Amino acid sequence: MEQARMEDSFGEWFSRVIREAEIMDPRYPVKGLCVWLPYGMKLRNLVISIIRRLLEERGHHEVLFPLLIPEDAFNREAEHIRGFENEVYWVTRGGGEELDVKLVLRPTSETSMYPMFALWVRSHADLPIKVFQVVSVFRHETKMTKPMIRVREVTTFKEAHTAHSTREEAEAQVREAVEIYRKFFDELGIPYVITKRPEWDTFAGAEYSIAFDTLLPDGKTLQIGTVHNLGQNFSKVFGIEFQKPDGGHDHVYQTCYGISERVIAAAIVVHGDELGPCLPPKVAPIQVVIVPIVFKDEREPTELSHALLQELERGGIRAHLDLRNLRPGNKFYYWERRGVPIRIEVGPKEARWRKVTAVRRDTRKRIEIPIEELLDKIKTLLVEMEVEMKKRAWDKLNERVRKVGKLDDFEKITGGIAKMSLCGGGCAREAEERTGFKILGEELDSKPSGRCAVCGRAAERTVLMARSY
RNA sequence: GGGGUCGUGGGGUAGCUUGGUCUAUCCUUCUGGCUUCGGGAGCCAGAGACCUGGGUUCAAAUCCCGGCGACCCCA
Repeated sequence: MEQARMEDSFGEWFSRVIREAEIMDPRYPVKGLCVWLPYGMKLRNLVISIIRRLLEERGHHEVLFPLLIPEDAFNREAEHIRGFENEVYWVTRGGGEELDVKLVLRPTSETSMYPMFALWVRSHADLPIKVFQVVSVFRHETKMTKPMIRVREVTTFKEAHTAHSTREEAEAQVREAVEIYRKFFDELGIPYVITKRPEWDTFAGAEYSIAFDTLLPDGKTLQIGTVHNLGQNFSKVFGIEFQKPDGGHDHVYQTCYGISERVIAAAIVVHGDELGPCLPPKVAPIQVVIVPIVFKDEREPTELSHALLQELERGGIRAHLDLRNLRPGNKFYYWERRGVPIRIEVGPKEARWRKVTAVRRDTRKRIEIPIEELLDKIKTLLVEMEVEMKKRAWDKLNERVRKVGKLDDFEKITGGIAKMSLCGGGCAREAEERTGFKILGEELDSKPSGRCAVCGRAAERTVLMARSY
């Protein structure tokens, strides 16, 4: 029942929530650009710290490349230009002077990084290169923009780039990237499907692309991560060459993969309810908020609250004590709208009985915790919430992935993800035309079985279809 | 890419059709004070708006055109 309104008007829900939760202010006077507010920035930084840790654990090193790319570097890879030329911003003037070499604001950093790779790589011993950066990228989107979901400045692009001495190694890197991204989304409890994108939807300049999509309440999918095998397409045009142990030369084999702030949108949305977000405990800027309930002259609740705050902070919990002169009910709503996972109420009763009342944001269940057990119980509760939130989000997604045996059965599905078998022929286009859904891609590692949902011949692939953002 | 709707205090709105007491409505928010505090308290006082540029007109929030911005539908 609560979900209904979220499903009907997801766009409205989302912009209301990010504003009320003080995550972003979308009113910046340039289309497609938004302001990260302090609370949102903390959330963003916590999310970044997870992916940073995961990448570094697997031997990636953080770097920072310039925002501006010279025209000739940008124009070197033909497919890549074709993919981006219609949406890049140009810097053509410095002060009053026209620039001799026009510059683009990076829409992604291949053409910024790879000329440098060419300088860095001499021998096979210089490989592999595994670097990443977290930066803004700019794309002049012509379609309707939406905070965090379709923007002209992607402010939190976490892009990794690798170079290897063999095709096999690059292939293995693609697999490693997929595993890293799985872990990343798992830590945030965001459910996903993984597909190999069809050729028309492959990254500009890549041999193939693998993508993660999640499902939003309105039934449309949202691409939240991509992994690309670039083969030697870029290394050949940028001259990234190395000497092999046997003395011969070869161009490097490359991969790149990236995740934008859409992952933050997903974290807000997939765990949200009518009131707003329930932030995953791992990234919630405030994990526990303490609300003292103070009657006239009583001082115990406030004093006890201070002591509890200290204990939680010492235990590594991100806690906050709300001492504002507002009534408790008002504070409850305030923190629920900000997605704080746990609220602790400390009133005269708690002070007297040496226990506190904890309330979960996701289920709104009340739990009594003896004060001496507080830290342990809160830690356990945060982990429990994380596990349950993840499970609920996955259940919600799985409910909306439906197997379609024959295309004629399709009419029943209004949103979500359709899974069907197809032959190797041209039935994909017919499936798209008759359903209005687009093919996300072939399910990763799926083994085709049964018959083509369109023509009935033996199936050669399993595809996922959906309406997408 | 094609089509449509719409811009009024920080947020949400009334007014626009038929231009004129609009000195712009209501709710919320915010500020100061009193009083309160177990799910958005109450009272008093106060703050705050016609997106932008041009045009029509004696007169524009209201009508016309451009720009910027927001939202929706279709491909």
